[in-house]
Amino acid sequence: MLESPTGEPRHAAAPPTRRRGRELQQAIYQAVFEQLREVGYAGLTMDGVAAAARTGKAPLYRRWPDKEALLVDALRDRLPSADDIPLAGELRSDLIAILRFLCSVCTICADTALQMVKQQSEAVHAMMRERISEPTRRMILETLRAAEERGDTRPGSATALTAGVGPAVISYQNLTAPAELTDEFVMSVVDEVLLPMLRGPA
Amino acid sequence: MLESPTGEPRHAAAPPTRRRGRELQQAIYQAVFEQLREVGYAGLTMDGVAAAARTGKAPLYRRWPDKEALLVDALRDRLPSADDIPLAGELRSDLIAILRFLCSVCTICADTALQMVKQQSEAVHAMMRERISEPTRRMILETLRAAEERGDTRPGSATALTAGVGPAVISYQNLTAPAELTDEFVMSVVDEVLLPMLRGPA
DNA sequence: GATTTAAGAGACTCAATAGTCTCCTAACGT
DNA sequence: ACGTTAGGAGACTATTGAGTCTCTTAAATC
Repeated sequence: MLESPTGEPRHAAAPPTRRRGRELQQAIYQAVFEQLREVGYAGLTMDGVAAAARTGKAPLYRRWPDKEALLVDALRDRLPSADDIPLAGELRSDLIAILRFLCSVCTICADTALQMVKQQSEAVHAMMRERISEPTRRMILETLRAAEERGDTRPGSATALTAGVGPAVISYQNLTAPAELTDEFVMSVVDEVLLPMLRGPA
Repeated sequence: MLESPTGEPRHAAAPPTRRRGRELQQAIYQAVFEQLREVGYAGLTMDGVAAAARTGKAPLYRRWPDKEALLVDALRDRLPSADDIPLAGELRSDLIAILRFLCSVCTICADTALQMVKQQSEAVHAMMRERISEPTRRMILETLRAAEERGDTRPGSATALTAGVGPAVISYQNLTAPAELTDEFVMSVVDEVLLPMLRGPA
């Protein structure tokens, strides 16, 4: 080594700071997403994550038993919660709120080449189902039922099938053209697809 | 070796038949799908395919430059063609026909843990888009336009957005509950989602 | 300050697998 | 029948990456 007349044996670049606990954990999560974005799920390696987080593999394996567990925790940490969706009890605005939430989830996923993950890993998929899919489905169905009772929509319009249409269109858009997953898109889904469907002739 | 007093040096099981050309190619394609079903895309190996096809790796690499190329060809060989969809020029029955086609594609995919593939491999994804997604989207949009001109549906109902709803619902179902991707499901999508949407109030 | 905990770095082992190559011979064409 | 082509089997190489382990030392605790 050429530099550092002081007593630093290795690489001079790293400042002599050493992260611990929660701070390190967050850096690791961030590194996971960085890697996912750069090399995709197929290319995700523990060495890569460790390097991106500027740490070693030991701290990774001290926290998580394997790659999949790390991934699930990283995702869980970053995803928004369906509980935070602000519902007003009014059909149109509630539909918009729920679909917006799904968009934000999709955006995080698209950001990080993450659809792959959902398919690849059963553990990740289960977590997504529990935290995202099921709660939103339930909420939408309740919204539709309330609207139907109020007479806002045609009788018989609130079904599991119609409740799934919004999420279906959003996730399909996410798969085929993630760039156009905008708020205007959400609006037109509600106004041109969902409301006509719910009010149109049976 | 204990058996075969005749001059068979190795394994006695294989009959002395040796496939060639097209016959062998089909056996290989079948082996690919067998493997996909058994071990999934992540677990797909050339050795595995060769073994399942009861052949060696040389014939594989003589035909395809790498794993991805083999996969794309196997898929292309098995997928139905959008050109074969029988259209009658009538809204409801045409929608049903197109969605049925998508279902058959989805079923083949679900059969073989193949959604993964679409995500994983850009080449496969491009092929699916060209052969499946684009043609069906185009056909649906034309069907909707014709119906609108005929006055079968409300003015302004035939858009890229509404044309995407059917495929969206089908592929979403395929992702979340592939077992329920039945013909009854197709019917209810058309009757409870698409027709109300196309005829309901703007 | 002394003690304890765990971070940073990376060497190491072990298994899997892509792709190449070789050998032998069955099937096909003439 | 003979010669040519390509199939079946599998050895071999080289790479990659998961998970383990060790060593040193920074940070937290008391």
